[in-house]
Amino acid sequence: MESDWDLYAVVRGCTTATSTTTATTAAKTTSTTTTIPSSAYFSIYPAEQSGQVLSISNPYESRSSVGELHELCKPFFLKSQPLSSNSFSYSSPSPKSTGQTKQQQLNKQPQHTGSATTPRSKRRKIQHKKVCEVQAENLSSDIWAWRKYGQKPIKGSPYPRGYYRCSSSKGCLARKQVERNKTDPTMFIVTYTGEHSHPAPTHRNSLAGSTRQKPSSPQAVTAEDSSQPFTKQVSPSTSEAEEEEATPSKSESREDLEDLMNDDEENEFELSDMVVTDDFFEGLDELTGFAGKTVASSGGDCFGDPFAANIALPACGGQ
DNA sequence: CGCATTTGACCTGCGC
DNA sequence: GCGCAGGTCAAATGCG
Repeated sequence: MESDWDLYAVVRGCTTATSTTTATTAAKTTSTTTTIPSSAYFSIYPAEQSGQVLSISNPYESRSSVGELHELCKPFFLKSQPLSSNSFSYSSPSPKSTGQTKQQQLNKQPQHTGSATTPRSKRRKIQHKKVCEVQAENLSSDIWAWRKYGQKPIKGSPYPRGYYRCSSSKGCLARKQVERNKTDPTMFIVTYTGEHSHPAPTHRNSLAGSTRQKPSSPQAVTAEDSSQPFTKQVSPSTSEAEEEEATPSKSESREDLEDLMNDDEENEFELSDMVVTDDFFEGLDELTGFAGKTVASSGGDCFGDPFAANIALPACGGQ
C-alpha cells in the first residue's frame, strides 16, 4: 500500500491519532517523534523555535489517561481544529499564514522572478510545521487535493521525501511533505506547512480533477521503496485506494461525516476553539474506522489529508 | 484539453 | 567562503 501512504497515513493518522493516540498514550515514544502505533502522532514545532519541538512525546508517555493527553493536545487545538482528526493539525499561532504562506509564496515567486523581495531564509526559519507520524495504513485521505511538485532523496533516509501542494485552490499555500520513517518503514512522517486559503472541499468530487489514480503505476509499486509510494498516494484525494478504503459507502458514510465536517467547515475559522472532547474523539475514533477513510475526507484540514479534509479547516492544513 | 506526476536543475539556507 | 542539503520550479509526459 504504498499508495496511500502519505495522505492516508497522514490524515488518518492524525485523526485517529488525536483520539486514539491519546488513548494509546504511552504507546511508543521515541525521542525524536513519537510513533503512535495505531495511528499517528504529531509533533508540532515552530520552526522559529528552531528545533524546539513541542515534546509531546514524553508527555504522552507519562500521560496515561486520555484526558491528560487531551490536555496536552488542547493547546494544539487552539486555533482551528474542526475535526478531531485535525486536532493536531494545529498550526502555528500566527505566522503560519504569514510566515509560511506568504513566505512560501514569496519564495516561490522570488526564486524565478526576483528573490530580492523576500529571502527564503525566513521561510525556513519561520515556517510553522505540523508534523505527524502516521502508519501506512492510516495514510489515507485528505479531503484536500494535493499535487505533487517534487520529490527528493533525503540524506539520512533511504526513502525520498515527497513534496505536495494543495491543488484545491490555486492560491492555496498549504503544503505537505511525506516521508517514510526510516526506522519504521511502516510509518510515514507527514509534515504540513502553510495554510489553506480556501475552505476544505466538502466532497472529494470537487477535487476530482485533481487527483489521478493510476491503476497501478508500475512505478509506484515498483518504486518500491517507498520512494514512489507517494506518487500513487499522492493523489490521495482521489486515489481509489483511498476511496475504497476510505469509503465503503462513500457517499453515505462520507456525507454524514461531511455534514458534520461541513458544520465544522463553516466554522472553520471559529472552530479553533472548538472543544474537542473525548467524546468527540471517541466518536471520531469510531468514525475513523471508516472515518479514517471517510473522515479523512473531512478532517484533512489541518493535515491536508484527504481524509480529514472535510473538516478541514481552512486554517488547518495550512491552516 | 486540463490536470497530475515525474525528473532535473536552480536557488537558498545552514553548518563548518 | 565553501560545500552540503533541502526546497521549489519548470518542462516533459501521461491519463482521464
